[in-house]
Amino acid sequence: MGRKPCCSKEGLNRGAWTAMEDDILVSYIAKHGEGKWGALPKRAGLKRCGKSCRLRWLNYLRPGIKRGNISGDEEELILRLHTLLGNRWSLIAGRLPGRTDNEIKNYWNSTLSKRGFLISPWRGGGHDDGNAAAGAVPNLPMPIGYELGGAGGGGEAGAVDLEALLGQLEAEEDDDGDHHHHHHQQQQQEEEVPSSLGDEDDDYLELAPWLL
DNA sequence: AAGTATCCCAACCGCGAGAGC
DNA sequence: GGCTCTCGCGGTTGGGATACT
Repeated sequence: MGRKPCCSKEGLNRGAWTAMEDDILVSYIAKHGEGKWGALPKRAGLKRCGKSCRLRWLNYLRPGIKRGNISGDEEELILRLHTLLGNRWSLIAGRLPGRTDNEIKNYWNSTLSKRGFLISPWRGGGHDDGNAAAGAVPNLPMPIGYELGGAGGGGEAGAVDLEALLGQLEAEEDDDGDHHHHHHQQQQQEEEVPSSLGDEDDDYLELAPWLL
């Protein structure tokens, strides 16, 4: 895959966004819609790379964004979903109306991880090296006996079918809103954060019963 | 009151996947 | 079928704000 030229281009602004840049971006998207991030900066007259514009929009400017004050319910949900999904912040964010993956990631790294909730062993550490804390998982709320079926050759009875679980989640993402998860959160934005996982979520909780 | 340490959040970077040519 | 480009994700960093000494 061709390495993308990216933002390190001469003459582009970097660092914090100004109010004027925000205005330009918001009004451009209001007029033309999201997408075409690569072409957006030039068309909108912004001296930013497309990636930077996208990030600013998704994490800050998009309507419906909630900022700060993560409630106890939300925190609990984050913990459960992280146990289930590992560091799949975008999926977790998809379950938290108005929250962004970046915010959840920050919240996790700055708050929860300090309380001893480290990275889940399976997807945790992401790809490759899986350096970060792949080993130590002191407070993982998964009881012994719920071993991961895959890889190591554990499997056996009682093992969670993680792949099925993930497939299910991802399928939901798809039909929830033909676009990606960020979009459906506005309509299901009846304000309230689910105090626990909603009905549809029970499906995958069946596959991860220790969360109940 | 001043200096230093720590925390938190916005933004950047690098990579992989998928779409289009 | 292979190559290039765009998009999206997760990890990391920088800097401002706040707390502590």
